Amino acid sequence: MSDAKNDQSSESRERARKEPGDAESTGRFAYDGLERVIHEKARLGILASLMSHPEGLLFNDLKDLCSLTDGNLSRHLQLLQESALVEIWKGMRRNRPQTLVRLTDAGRKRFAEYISVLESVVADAVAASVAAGSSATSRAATPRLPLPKGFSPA
Amino acid sequence: MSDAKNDQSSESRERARKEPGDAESTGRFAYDGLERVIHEKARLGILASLMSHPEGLLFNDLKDLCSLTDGNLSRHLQLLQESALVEIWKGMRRNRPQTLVRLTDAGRKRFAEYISVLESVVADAVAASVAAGSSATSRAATPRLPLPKGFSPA
DNA sequence: GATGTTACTTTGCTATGTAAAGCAATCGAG
DNA sequence: CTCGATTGCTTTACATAGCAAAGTAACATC
Repeated sequence: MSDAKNDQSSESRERARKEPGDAESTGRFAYDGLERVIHEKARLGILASLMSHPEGLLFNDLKDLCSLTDGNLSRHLQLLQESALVEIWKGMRRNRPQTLVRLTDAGRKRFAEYISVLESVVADAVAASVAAGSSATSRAATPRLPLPKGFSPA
Repeated sequence: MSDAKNDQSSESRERARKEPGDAESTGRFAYDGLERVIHEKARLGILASLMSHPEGLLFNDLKDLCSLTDGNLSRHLQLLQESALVEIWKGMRRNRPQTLVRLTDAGRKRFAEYISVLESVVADAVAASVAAGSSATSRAATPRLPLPKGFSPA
């Protein structure tokens, strides 16, 4: 990965292609912390449900809470288990098989980390909304922004 | 499929399989509002970037901000455009093609709605964490919860 | 005019979410 | 005791979709 700064020597000949003091830090909106395993509607719901039910949830309750189909839930649980986010226990209640799902400690932790990234996403969005709403900023009072000249539709 | 309520008569004999006053409302954690088009790491980043830059962003700036590859960004922009979330303008700057991307008004709106759902996800998670931390609740002080008897590992 | 750079687009592979079908155990009716 | 229905999941199959790598086009440079 070496020193990215040095590449500038061969590039910043006659045009500073990126104002040095620019607030646009690279990767600012990459949201690296959004783990694929967690960042998925269904799984997000499952994990949230389990957070609210530390004692665990039965397959069917989970299914209802997240409005998932059987197969769907089954699949996602597999994945979550393989990722060590949940633990799955099999038992019998009223002569029927019953599956109990619980967050692992690691799962709780990783979910918490994920959520903290989500919070920053929300914070970014809110900040942007506020900025857009204020008067002196770029968007100002104009309902539609004029385009930089020389641009035409897609 | 008839009347689901009536099925209860044949079921709620000796076990109310779902306490009527139960807080577990069906679909509580379904998070329906998490639009597929928006709920995607890369696209989420793109939209967040654009929220913070109402005047629009150039292809390459967007690429850097979101740490995406060219192809990747191109593909996502297509999708976002097809969903009418962004508008894309082609132009020439310094004898090079330049693509400017901006949120549409609809895009801004739908993103805001999405974000409000995200906020509720975060709220749920925080609420759960708080509940778990308190003393009198189910998790209490035990580091590991005992399993309901009759359950064995996956 | 050949090589390189910038700025994207297109293509192809792979992974994944989702619906539909499958399976095993039990229950209830006749 | 056999038959069909129900419960509680699992497995399979497919269509989407993300992602990387290759491709294209316009200019710039040597």
